[in-house]
Amino acid sequence: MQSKPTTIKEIARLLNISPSSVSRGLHDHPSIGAVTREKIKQLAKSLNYEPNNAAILFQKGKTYTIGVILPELSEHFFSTAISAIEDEALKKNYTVIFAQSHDDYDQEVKLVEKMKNQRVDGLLVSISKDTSKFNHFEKLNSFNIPVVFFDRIPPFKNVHYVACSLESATVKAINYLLKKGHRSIGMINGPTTLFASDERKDGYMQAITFNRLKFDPSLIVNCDLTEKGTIEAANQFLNHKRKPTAIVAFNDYVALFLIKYFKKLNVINDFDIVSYANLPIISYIDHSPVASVEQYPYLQGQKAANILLDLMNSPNSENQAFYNTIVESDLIVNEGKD
Amino acid sequence: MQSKPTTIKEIARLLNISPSSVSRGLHDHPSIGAVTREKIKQLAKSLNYEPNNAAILFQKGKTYTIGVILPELSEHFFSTAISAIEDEALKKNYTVIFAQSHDDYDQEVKLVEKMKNQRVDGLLVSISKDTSKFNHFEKLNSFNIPVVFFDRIPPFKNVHYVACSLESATVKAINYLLKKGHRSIGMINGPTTLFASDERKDGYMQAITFNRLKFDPSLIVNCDLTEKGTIEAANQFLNHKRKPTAIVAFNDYVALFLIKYFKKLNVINDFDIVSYANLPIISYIDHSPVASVEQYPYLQGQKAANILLDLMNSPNSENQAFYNTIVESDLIVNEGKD
DNA sequence: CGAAATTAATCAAACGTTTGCGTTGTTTTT
DNA sequence: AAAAACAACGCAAACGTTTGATTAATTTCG
Repeated sequence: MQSKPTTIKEIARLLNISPSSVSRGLHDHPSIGAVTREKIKQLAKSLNYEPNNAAILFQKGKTYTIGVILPELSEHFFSTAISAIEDEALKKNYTVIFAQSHDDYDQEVKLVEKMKNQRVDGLLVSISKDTSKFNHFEKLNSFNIPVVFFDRIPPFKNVHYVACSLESATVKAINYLLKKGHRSIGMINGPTTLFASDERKDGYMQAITFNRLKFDPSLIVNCDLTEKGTIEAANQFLNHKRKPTAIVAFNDYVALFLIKYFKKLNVINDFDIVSYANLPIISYIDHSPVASVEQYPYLQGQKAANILLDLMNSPNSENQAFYNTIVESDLIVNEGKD
Repeated sequence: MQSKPTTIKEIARLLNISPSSVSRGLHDHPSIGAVTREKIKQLAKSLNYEPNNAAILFQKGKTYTIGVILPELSEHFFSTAISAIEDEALKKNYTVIFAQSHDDYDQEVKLVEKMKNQRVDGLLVSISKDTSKFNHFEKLNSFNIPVVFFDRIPPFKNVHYVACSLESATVKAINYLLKKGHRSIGMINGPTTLFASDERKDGYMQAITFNRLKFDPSLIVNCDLTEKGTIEAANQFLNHKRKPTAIVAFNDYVALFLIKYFKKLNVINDFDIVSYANLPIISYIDHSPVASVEQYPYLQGQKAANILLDLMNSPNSENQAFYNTIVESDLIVNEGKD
C-alpha cells in the first residue's frame, strides 16, 4: 500500500476551492472565512496532510537547517557540544546537519563548500587543528550565511564566536599549583598554529609574572598532541635542569599519554598533573590529574546555537557588531587525590 | 555584496540556449554536443555555479538525506557510531540529520514523525530504553522510507537490523571467568524491557549450562542502570549466600559505579569485573575490569549505513528479505591487570 | 537520390507551496 | 442611491531543476 502523501492541491480539489485558499486556511490567514478554514483543517487532519518540506524550503529559499562542522564527533567534548546544539535547534524547529573535518584542512574547506551548496541557513564551526587560513569562510558572507565559531576559533575578533577563556583558566591552574608549593611548572602546549595554544601560554606567563617569579620559556613545550609527541615533551622535562614538579597538559588525552609514560618510568609520584577536561571519567583513573579545567561543552554549544539562531533571524546582515562570547571556565580540583 | 547564486537559467540566458540543454550538458547527457557541453561547463565553472539542492530535492522527491535517531549523542558508543554513519553517507553524497530521543519514548515518537515530515530517504534508529511499542515505525513503511535499526533493536526479526551478538559475547565472558576459577558469577543486567538484557541473560545461562553448572537465577539482578540502582544490585551480591567472586556489569557506566562503590567499601579486590565496552579509556582506570566486550560501534554504524543506502536504492520496496546482520563482538582481556 | 537513422537541441510540463494582485459579492458609509 | 469599504476567495506566477516528447538539421545507407 504505497500511500502518496497528501498535498494541498488534493485538499483543494476535494473541497472545490483553490490551493491558495487551502494554504491560507492552514496558516490562519485573515482573508479566509472561519467556516472554510475549519473545513480545510478538518480535511487536512483526516487525510494526514503533512506539508512537503522540500517544496516549502525551495519556495522560501530557506532550509531551516543549520550546519555544524567539527573536527571529530567521537571526542566527548564535541559530541556533548553538538548534543546541545541539536537540543536548541529542535526548540526553534531547526534541523541540524553535521560533518567532520577529521582535523584536516582540505576536508574542512570541502565541507564548508558542501554546506553552502546544501544551502544551510547558518553554520557553526569548530576549526580543525590544521587550519591556519580562513578565506574559505569568506564566501559564506557574500551568500549571507552567518557563521559562529565555537571552542576552536580563529585568532581574530571580527567574527562571531563562543569560546572558553583558556587564558584565565590557565591562570587559575598555575595559581593553584603555585599555592601547592610548586616552583617549576612545565606545560605541554599544542601546536603554535592553534589559538588555544597562545591562550595557554599567555595564561601561564601572566600567572608567573603576577607572582613575581621568573619566566623560563623552556618550560613550555609545543607538541603535536600525539602519544609520541607527548613522550618527547615529557623527556624534555625529565632532562630539564630545573626539573618541574608539576605539569599542565594540553588536554586529557595528552595527560593520559603522560600518565601512562610516567607510570612506566615509575616517576608518576614525582609530578602533579593538571589538565583540561575533555573526558568525563578522567577522575576515575589511576594517578589522575590533581585538577582539571572544565570547559562546559554543553553550555558552549548552547550559546553558539542561540547566537546563530539570532543572527539568522536578524533582518540586516550588515550588522557590524560581532558576538564575542566568553564562557568562563572553572578549575575543578580533584578531591579524591593528593 | 549580496551575490545571488548562479542558476541554470542564468547560464542558459548568457549562452542563448535553453535551460534544459544546460541541465543536460552539465550531466553529460549524450544528446548535447561536445562543443556546447564544454561551453556550458566552462561558463558554469567561471560563474561558480552550484546546483540549488533544495530545487533538485523538490523536483526529484528525494532528499538525499538519511535521518538518525539515537538515545544520547554524548555517549561514546553513539557518537562513534554516528561518526561512521556520517563518513559512509558522505561517500555516497548523502547528508545526515540526527536527533536524540534522550531515552524517552514520547520524544522518539515525535522524532520519527519529524523525520518523516522532513522526507528523509531512510532512517537509522537505535531505540530508546523506554520503548516497548513499535507502531510508530509502521507508518514509515507506507511512505516507503526504509528503516534500519542498530545496536538497540526491537525484539523481532521482521525488520532490518545490525547489532552485536551480546549473547555469544556474554558466553565468552562467562567462559573466561569460569576458566579463571570463578564459580559464583553475578550479573548486573539492564531493565527487562531491553532486548539486550535478554541476550545477556541467555548468554549467561547458555555458558553455565554448557559447563554443566547449576544456574542460580538470583545471581542475575535487573537494574535501571543508574548509580543508585547499581549500588542496590551490588548490595544484593554482597549479602548473597553464595557471594559471587566475579561480576558482569551491564555496561561501563555501571562498572564505574560498581568500582567506585566497591572501592569505598574496600572490597574491590574481592571481585573480578567484566564489562561491555562503551568507553575507550576504561582500561586506564584504577581497578579496571579484567575484561571487556568490544561492540565495535564504528563497524556497526558503517554496516547499518551501508544497508540503508542499499535499501534506499533498491527498486522494489516489496522485497521481503530482511537484513539481520550480526556483528561479532570480542572479549578483550585487559592485560595490564591481574 | 530519397528514405531512414542519427545527432543536437528545444518545448513544455511537472514537482508543492506561497503570495501579490485581481475579482467577485456583500455590507457600510455619506 | 451611488460610492466606498470590506470580506472571502481565485488566478497566476514564481522558486530551479529535470525529463519525456518534439522538432530541426545533418548524416548514412540501400
